[in-house]
Amino acid sequence: MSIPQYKFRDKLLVAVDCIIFGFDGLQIKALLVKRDLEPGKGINALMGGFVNSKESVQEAAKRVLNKLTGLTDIYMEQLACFGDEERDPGGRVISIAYFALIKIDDYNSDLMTEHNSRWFPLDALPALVFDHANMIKLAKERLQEKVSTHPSGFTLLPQKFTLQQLQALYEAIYETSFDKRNFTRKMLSLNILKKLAEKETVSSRKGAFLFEFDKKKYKILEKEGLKFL
Amino acid sequence: MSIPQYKFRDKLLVAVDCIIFGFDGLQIKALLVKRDLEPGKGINALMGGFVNSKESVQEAAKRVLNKLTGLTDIYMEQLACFGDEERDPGGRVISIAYFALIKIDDYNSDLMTEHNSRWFPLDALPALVFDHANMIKLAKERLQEKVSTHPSGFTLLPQKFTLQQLQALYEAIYETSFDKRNFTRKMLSLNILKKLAEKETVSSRKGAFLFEFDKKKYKILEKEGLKFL
DNA sequence: GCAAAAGTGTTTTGTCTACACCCATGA
DNA sequence: TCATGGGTGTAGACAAAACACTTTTGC
Repeated sequence: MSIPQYKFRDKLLVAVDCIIFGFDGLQIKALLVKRDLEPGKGINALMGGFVNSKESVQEAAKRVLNKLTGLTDIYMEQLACFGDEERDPGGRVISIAYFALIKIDDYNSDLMTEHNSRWFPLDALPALVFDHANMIKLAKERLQEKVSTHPSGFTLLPQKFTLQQLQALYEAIYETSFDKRNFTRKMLSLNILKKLAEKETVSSRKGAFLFEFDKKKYKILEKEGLKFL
Repeated sequence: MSIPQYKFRDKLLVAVDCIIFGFDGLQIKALLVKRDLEPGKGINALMGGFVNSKESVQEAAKRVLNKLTGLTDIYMEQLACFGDEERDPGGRVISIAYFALIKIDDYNSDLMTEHNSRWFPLDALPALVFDHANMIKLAKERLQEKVSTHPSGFTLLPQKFTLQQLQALYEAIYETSFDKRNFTRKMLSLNILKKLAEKETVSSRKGAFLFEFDKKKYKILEKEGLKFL
């Protein structure tokens, strides 16, 4: 089939940029790299790359994420398209931003030196190229919305976690603090946490029970629409 | 400044597609056109167009919307990027979908004949080209989320409206029905409606008071975060 | 006078908030 | 025995849900 109708249309460079969030137990952090090409070479930036014509935009995002983290099966979600004409002084490039949540421990220091990457707390971000600061800002807002109705936050925690770790996570995301009793009650009442027999004994003498996210229970409850906080 | 680093990257066709919603008093409807170029010529489709290299993606969406409706200042919001490799059999085209809300009466029949366009209720959509049905599905979900925390829904109503029209709108969006007393109380308690002296007397003998959305009051309350339904 | 839509209150239920003490343990 | 974080219950405020009758008016 001939497609003369598309022939004389402008083609644009299409990039993906990934906002990768991690949680260290206290703060939400974003993973940034030193940009390795002009313009803006050496400046802090989100990990990104161009979309090839032989892959979907989503595949490109996965590829970029995998390259940086070595991980497959990353929790990832499309954020938005950033399409201002002048956003990249190097040329007309539109960028599809994705945000991803990973366990900070999955990301080891070999990878950090290899990619010249670093975790930055959200309240102490360095100067960033182009519109990447806006991307992170939007991603942070989206993260807040997301975890209020979805269990995505668990992706930021280790498999087994204590209630206090979970609370610290939500407090970091919302930049606020919650009453421990109310928080515990709310989370347990959702019926999506499996209490384990094990205790975590590093951070306290008494030891705190570990929990796991119960995916099966969640799947059943999902359609009704849970409200986390 | 030279930018050798971007030189050998693939460039893609970038399109925008607009999901335009209207409300006729009973149903939410989407405005569709007969596609006027191959592939898929003559099939129902969202109004769309290609992004030129000299305009932002958002400007392209506005341009497309304006071309179809003649309106400027349309309520419009980016939905998502649809980037599958094979989504358009005519070539590698990624599309940024926007959704827009307009007053159905602003869209007159001259425009409909000119663009070969028609309103379709969401539960009776015709076959659509490419992934446009997915776009509409996603837009519908986004509309529901949006009107639950934002007064965007008012853009679908005439300037002056009755409480029953407002309720009918929310019922159409959520595909459910609400108790009239609870609905009225809730809406009035938000303090963003201005009750007018006028009555609407077409649809009932008694006549129902007309209301207006009070933008000023809303702006003040906005930051606290309203919850509509 | 009757049909048709407008308008209006109360009770019950559940959810959110605020708040403080005892427990278990290792050092 | 003491310092540290773990774990738990209750009362009051508020919001949501359920529920039905009277009013106005044009015909």
